Amino acid sequence: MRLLDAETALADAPPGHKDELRLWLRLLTCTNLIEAEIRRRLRAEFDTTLPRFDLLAQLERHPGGLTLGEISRRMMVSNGNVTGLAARLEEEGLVERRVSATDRRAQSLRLTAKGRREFARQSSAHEGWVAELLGGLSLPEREALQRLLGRAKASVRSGLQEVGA
Amino acid sequence: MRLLDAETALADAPPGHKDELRLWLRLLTCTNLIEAEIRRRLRAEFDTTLPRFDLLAQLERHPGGLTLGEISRRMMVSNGNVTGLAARLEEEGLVERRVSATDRRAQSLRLTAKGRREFARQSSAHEGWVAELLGGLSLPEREALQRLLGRAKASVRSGLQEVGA
DNA sequence: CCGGGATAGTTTAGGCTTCAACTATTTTCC
DNA sequence: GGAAAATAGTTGAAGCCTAAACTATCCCGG
Repeated sequence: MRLLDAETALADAPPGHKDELRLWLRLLTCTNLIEAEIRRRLRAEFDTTLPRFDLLAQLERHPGGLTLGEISRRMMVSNGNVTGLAARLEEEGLVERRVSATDRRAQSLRLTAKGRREFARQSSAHEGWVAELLGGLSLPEREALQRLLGRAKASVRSGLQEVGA
Repeated sequence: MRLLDAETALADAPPGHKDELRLWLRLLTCTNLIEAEIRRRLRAEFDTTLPRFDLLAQLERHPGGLTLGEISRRMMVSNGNVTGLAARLEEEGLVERRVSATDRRAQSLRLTAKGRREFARQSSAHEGWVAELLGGLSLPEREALQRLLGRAKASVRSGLQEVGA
């Protein structure tokens, strides 16, 4: 009986969502702080951008090449976005495109030798930056955070499902 | 949004990646998932964008008005960015500008009545969305996450200091 | 074989964002 | 008072990003 009352009371209570909102704002602040710093350093030290770096990272993980469509899905950005990004990277000589032998609509992208060299430098610096920025957390803290963020991710995904994407 | 898939891909990657990197990728994934959904809903339900919403939120918190420079600092974006944002919001009749009486360089922005009405609608929906998306976490989980993100923020800030901002 | 639907990619219009150069004004300080 | 430095804001060039319309190609069923 008590429990039922508590539940009812909770349902009737004014929407006290401030708590979740504060959590979201802190999550956002934290991510933006790190992301802005990484963008800044990519620019300052390698004269490149995060999207370019991300695209190269995809290709690095798939030495056999990826089609623009696959890249677009993996990076979760629009098709047209990848078109432009690929064009700039190609112009810089970091990637090369080859029309598919079996499907004349498709073309696959892969790193050039220069692209591989360049990404290797960037990637190793990037890893160091992240380690440096998050290095103030102890190992147990990092583990706990990793776990809780996993829980948050699951919560969000189930929130998206409900709406029936 | 960008590195969403990177976290998954990291599982396949050869070992030697620091766990800080994995933590960063999960943080990014989590934030981008939520942010993308909020942008989507702002667009679908209110035909607006996150930056516009954020600017209105700043003005809502400061009924006396804010100068463009103050807004730029609070939103942590460039001056020129705010110029354009403010111009669009003014054109939509949501904000109004007034040149400062004491400093002819400065102008302060404040919400119009329409802006206040509009933001009230958006804000209340927004709060509900966030609560819905993060609702899968228990209260203790949310508290722990809030605390750990605070620690992460502190770690990042001290990382920035070192470089001598 | 052929018509229609699906798929790969490009283009376009428009918004967001930065940096750097610029104008206008205020403040500092000699 | 007046020159120099600081500050408020705008502008322009360039990149990032999306949605929607478009072209080209492929594939499937009749």
